[in-house]
Amino acid sequence: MPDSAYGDIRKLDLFAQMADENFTGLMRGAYVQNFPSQIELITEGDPSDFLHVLVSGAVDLFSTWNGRETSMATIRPISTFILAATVKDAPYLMSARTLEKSRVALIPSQDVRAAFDLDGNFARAIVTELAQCYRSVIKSQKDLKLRTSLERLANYLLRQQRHAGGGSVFELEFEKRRLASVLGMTPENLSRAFKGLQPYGVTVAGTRITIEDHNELKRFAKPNRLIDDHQS
Amino acid sequence: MPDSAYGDIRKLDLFAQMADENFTGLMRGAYVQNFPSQIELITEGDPSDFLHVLVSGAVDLFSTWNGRETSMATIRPISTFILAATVKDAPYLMSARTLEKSRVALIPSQDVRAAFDLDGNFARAIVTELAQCYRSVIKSQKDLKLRTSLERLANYLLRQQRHAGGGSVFELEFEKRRLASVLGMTPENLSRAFKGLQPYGVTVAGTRITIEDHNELKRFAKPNRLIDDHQS
DNA sequence: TATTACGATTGATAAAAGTCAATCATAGAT
DNA sequence: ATCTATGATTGACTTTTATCAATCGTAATA
Repeated sequence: MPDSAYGDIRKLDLFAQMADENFTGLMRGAYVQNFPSQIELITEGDPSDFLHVLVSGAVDLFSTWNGRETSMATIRPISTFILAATVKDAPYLMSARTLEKSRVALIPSQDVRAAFDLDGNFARAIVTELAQCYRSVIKSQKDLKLRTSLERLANYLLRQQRHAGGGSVFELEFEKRRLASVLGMTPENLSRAFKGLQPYGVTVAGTRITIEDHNELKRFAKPNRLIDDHQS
Repeated sequence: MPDSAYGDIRKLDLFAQMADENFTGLMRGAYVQNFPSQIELITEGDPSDFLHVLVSGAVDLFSTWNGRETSMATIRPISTFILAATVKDAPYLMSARTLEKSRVALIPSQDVRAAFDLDGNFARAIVTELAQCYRSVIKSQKDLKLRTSLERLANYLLRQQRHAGGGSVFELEFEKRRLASVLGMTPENLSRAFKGLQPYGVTVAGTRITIEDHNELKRFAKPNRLIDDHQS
């Protein structure tokens, strides 16, 4: 594995507190690979042979059933994905595909499980990471079950605005069809939902969003830290 | 804490591999309490002061937003709940209420975090538990995003049938209004959904369900282990 | 036994969301 | 600069789901 990726990975919360020898041991069996855009890295149902670490690029986690497909989450560097399947030695529940040219480190799952039995700090870091993941999905579940698609979009825009620095003009982080899928609606409905937010001062030009009056949108969206706060 | 509950809790996967002294230390600050039905044990947003262990009875985890409420999961003995909030020392994302007379052990969260720093086996058990919880929510998320309410009900009935032993006649495990909420629909729609499954051999009398032809229903429901298998 | 309260069901209607087909806009490719 | 492929948008329509109001059924209570 190249030194650059090695250092970046070492800095991840997940690995930062590991004993040197355990981290080195873990990395010994790992390798880094470059993938073009739109490559399926993981297929749901497959055994979880590797823990994946996205070093650069972007990855979409999605699932399918009965000919339908839905986007579950987007992974941005530097972070791991499919950790739960790895530690449980169970099949992947989601598929993963690159959204752009990406660099991924692959760590054999059995090495991860071995390190986790060996290194208490690593085990503790995994706990924190998994608890974080769990809480994220719960928030997303609440978003889906408690809000209409218009409300979900409104809150997404507020989150994204904050994430982009808080200015009244910002860019969507991914293409609309995938945003629609993430938000649990069709692309057609997303288009209509954007129109539905015009009365609250939202205007759209391609991927550029303008929120005229933040407070006006907020009054409609009613953001809630127990759903929308992507920290805690 | 009474010996009976102590022993039952000790047997939980979460605590089974802990060093004796750590478990004893953890239980020193814990206490068991009896609650009548319909008591709110936890309110979302509150700091996570205690890890809860349901010793007997049943507990509903639910969330609210903007005057709406949805049931997220049902806890049956013996298991813990709100583990993620405890280990992250973050506010509860869900509220909890007893569905019947229940016995709950309360373990101070700071003791849990201390034990988790001290005891590698405990940390590892928490990992397994959290990974399990995470995967459950992901499955539920897929169920919600990929299926119509009729399909969700059909698959729920197949799961419940299996859970009840596989016979063609079985009982629903909770009242219909709560089942509706768990499945992400209104009680009115649940009624209609049951009717919609009649052509596939499903009949309902109160809480008693009859599935005439398991395979017929299965052909419609298309159950999938990556969504419906509540083990792995 | 009659009463009452509450959940379940039904019907009518409205709102939300999905589908299908056509068109538009735009970024790359030629 | 033009062509082309793909995603976005729009309109018409259907399906799904929610809402509201009324009624039914049943189990607990008086």
